[in-house]
Amino acid sequence: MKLRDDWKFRRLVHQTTDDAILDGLSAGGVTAYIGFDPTAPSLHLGNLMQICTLRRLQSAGNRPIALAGGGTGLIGDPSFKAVERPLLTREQIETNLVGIRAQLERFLDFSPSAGSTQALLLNNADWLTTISLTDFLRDVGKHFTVNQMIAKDTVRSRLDRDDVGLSFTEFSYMLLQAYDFLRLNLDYDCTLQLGGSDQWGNITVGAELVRKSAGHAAYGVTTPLLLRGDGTKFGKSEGGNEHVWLDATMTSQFALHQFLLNADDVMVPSLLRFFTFLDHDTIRELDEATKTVPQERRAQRAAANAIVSMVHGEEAAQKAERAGDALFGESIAELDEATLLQIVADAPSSTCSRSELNDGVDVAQLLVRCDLAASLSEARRFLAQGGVYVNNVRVDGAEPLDATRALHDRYFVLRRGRRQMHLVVVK
RNA sequence: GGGUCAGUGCCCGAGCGGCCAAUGGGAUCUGGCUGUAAACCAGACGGCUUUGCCUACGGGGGUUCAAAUCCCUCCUGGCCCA
Repeated sequence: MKLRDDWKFRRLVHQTTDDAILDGLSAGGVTAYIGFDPTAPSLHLGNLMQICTLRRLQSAGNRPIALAGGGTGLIGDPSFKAVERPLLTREQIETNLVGIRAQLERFLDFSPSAGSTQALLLNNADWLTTISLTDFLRDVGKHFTVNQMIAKDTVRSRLDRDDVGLSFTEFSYMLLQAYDFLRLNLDYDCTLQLGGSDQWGNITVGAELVRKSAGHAAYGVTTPLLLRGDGTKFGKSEGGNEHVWLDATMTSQFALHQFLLNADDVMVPSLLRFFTFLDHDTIRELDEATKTVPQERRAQRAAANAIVSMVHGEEAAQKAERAGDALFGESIAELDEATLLQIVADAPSSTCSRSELNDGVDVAQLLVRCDLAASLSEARRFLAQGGVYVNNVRVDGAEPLDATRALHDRYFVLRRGRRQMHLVVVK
């Protein structure tokens, strides 16, 4: 299977500067890069698509470069962002890069044995923080007119607003990213930049710089953004705007699995194509299953298992699936202690003393203590609305909790709403 | 630097001396229906010792019995002029 055909099937290509580059990738031997923002100590589900793209490149015989934006992260990309982002400190970025590096190593082959396809992880701080301002303005700035820069969609959307401005710092971002491409081209013979479709403007500026400054061929390819039905970016948890992280301490394995399992039917075909390496026949079968027996959610399960396996390992995927089945299937009161603990292993937990329990514990206060409610008022609201469960049984909070309700004499599984869990252990 | 307009709850956005914890929309949350979906319906959506009280309408100060609403000043942003 040629990369070109595979990507076409997976609908991975949104725009290209020249379709011929797809044949180049199919043949192998191309060096290509994708940038990652080091804004957090972990990559998130949104980044995973680009990581997969790099992996696909590598297995087709190309050399992938993951470029950590340690330098550009000091500036902040304004593309389609409503307001300027707070600038990160160098220390924060350094810390974040450590975590990101470790994660990338799970997906790409960085070992020398990979030969000409050995993946590289570079940090653009290495060159962006050392180039002099005058050199930058002469070598990079000279190639672009402000006229064309302000014509970019990414910038124009901000210029058109009448409540916020666009700082010069942000405005210059696209030139910094362009310089990345030039450096990578000169130092690593990199001829292709990939990214999400929101990066199109930045990518074309970079390719243009390489052509003008170095006189080399340079290409750009963007992948579609995965959007939810409401048009917002996929990859934020249902509980607000939190990212779904790849780091298990930030988003538990169970939570990641549940998130994917709950994906809308309309999203699943894209999930399977963008985020998994399942073969085409399997994906077609799963598409069909979503149409004929949607309630079984085979495609969601396949996607969840494949992705959790890839990120955290197969065992983690199986555990997460079993935990979900038990939790949403049978009554948890009948489960034996070991199984119960396994199910709630990912949920946050806290303790409660035996004497406290003997006095009776107010459920509303307990909710606040367990971070299931932000305030007592909110806790009371949840109780009044029937959104609180103890051991999977709805409670109204009128009666305090006592020892008779404990599972195995010492556990309470506290739940708010559909799936906000907390384990209370009696000590 | 000058002029001018603006800054309201998570976001947008009304209000322009008392009836304002502040209309409306979106987001979010909870419940119902379902497939642990979507859509739809209902309710909630500052805090608390919850028929009441406290803290809030960019910051600080002032006028008034009473201010998100008036005045002064500072900060931040847009536009125009230099």
